Amino acid sequence: MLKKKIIFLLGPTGIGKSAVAIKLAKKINAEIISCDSMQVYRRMDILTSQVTRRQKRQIKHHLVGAINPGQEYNVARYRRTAIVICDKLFAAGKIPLFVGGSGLYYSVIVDGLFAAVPQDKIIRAQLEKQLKLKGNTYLYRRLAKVDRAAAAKIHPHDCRRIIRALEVYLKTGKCISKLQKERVGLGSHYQVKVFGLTSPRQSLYTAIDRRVEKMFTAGVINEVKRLLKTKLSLTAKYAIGIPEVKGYLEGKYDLSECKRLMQRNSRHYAKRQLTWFRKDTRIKWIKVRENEKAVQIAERIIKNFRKSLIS
RNA sequence: GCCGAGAUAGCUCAGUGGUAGAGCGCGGCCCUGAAAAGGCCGGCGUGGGGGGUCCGAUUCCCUCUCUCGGCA
Repeated sequence: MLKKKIIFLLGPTGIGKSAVAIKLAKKINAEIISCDSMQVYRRMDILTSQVTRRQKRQIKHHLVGAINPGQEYNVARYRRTAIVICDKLFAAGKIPLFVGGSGLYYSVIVDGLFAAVPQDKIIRAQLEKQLKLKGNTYLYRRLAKVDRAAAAKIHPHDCRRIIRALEVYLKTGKCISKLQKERVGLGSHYQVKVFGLTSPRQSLYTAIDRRVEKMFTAGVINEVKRLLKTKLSLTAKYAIGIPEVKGYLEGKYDLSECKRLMQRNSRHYAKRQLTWFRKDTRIKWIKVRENEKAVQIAERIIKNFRKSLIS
């Protein structure tokens, strides 16, 4: 029996994935599963450029605006729910079309996640405390003693990863560096097709700047004001735009500086996304042309990859 | 036209008689339970043009061009 097919449409922020995805989904009988760590959150429509209600009516979107911004969300949760949705779609005879720009979320679906070692609040809190009191070098040395391989891979300044590695070790007595080798993803069970949208850096940046500009006329400031009144999850509160607007609201700088920061940080983010995707040889790149419409791009994808999409 | 200040990295500017730095921007990279997060690396640039002094000038002198401010 033929392996079931899942399709990914990846690319940097602001390149126009969402619109292309809708056109593509219509043509190949697919439903869209978001592959975006921030679009899962509700009440962040403007901030994360979520698809509109109208667009959602055209094609079913999963994991967009699905949970409250106060709830913690992470790769593991994403993987679990996304796989369930995937199976439902298969049962309904539909193709899952993953769309987004979160490289790790993509990788966690296709390449897998290592054996379940969830976060541990108590251990975390202890490690965070040690970090504050004794500094990163102390934690790094501690890690080097128990898991040399992990320490060799992690930079001494990268506290986030040092803490996670230690957390895994303290909880299980096993090295994260060993566990990481045991990941199994969907890539082996399913037929995975990956497409990536690209465009020249300069036009991407112009598009990003423009998108941020539009956020302001659409009312990001108010959206963020509303969000800041509630408790935000660790992930959600670092969505590009929230810290920047917060600084503005606190009077640290004016509106134009706030906008400038959001544009710059979005550009930096796009750059990091490109770095992540670049090395992935599974991705078939689609060069988006200047002023090319979403339908045209979708049609081009179908025309050039008919076999892998339909068969 | 005269007087003054300046012309150094994409931008803003610092500094030095022995061929230059910073911030921002930008580029490259890492990434397995916060990932729109977090971390690492990257600066040879006709020192505005020409001439002079000097062993040696980006640094001193002259001159030209341009920019800014003031006076007419």
